[in-house]
Amino acid sequence: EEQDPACPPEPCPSASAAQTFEWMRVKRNPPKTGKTAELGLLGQPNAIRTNFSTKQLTELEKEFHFNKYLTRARRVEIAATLELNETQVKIWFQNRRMKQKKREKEGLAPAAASRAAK
Amino acid sequence: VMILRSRFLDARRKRRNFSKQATEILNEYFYSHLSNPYPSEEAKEELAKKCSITVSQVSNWFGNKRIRYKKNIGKFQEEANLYAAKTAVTAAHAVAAAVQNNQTNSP
DNA sequence: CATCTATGATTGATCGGCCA
DNA sequence: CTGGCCGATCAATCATAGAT
Repeated sequence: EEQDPACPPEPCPSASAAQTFEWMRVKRNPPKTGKTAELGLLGQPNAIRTNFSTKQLTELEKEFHFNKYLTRARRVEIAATLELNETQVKIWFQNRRMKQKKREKEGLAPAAASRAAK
Repeated sequence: VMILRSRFLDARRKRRNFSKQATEILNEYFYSHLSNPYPSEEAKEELAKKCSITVSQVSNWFGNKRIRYKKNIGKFQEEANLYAAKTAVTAAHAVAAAVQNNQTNSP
């Protein structure tokens, strides 16, 4: 029907040997941010996903409604107030913007039987 | 944990499993593109239409599928074989049809 | 009915590409 | 060359639907 322009289906009819493709080996580097709890062990690659507290999220959300984008000054201020890295605040806003964009897009065409584009 | 956090924000998680046929379509695509199961935006839109779900749901499905598949390839072996065979049959039919068509109107 | 597993959704953070 | 943003994805986790 609608095959990718340059990507034919798996040309491996013989048996079904589930090979190990590159995407299956992809590994993400552990987060550089976050707290290691300073357990004496320095340089420990803390691969822990920070859990933001309700208070932190509430503040971030409030700030987001004020400004979708942060200025360096505002970022520093918020990071200090919420005890987060500037990077974490920056990333939170980035993710928040994407989240909003996604919501807008989905909230504008749930019911669309548009058969006009064919 | 105990802090029954945001039953408000989590309320939307009243998910419903996708229909049997939707899962069928998604798995067919996944296993027929096992070397690179990353559908383009256009492909996602088409899959979404065929499955009667949103593009985001298609993205979620592939994201979960890829991670869970590579986390335990063995667990999906049976499923992989099943769909591999299915697409093989489909491909065979397509080829047969093509041959027919080619003979019918050969230049 | 309790318990274990399958699965859709959420989200902090990473990766590669783009640009001022 | 540098840093922020975008878009896509990862990876771990949440909460529920379904199987046992």
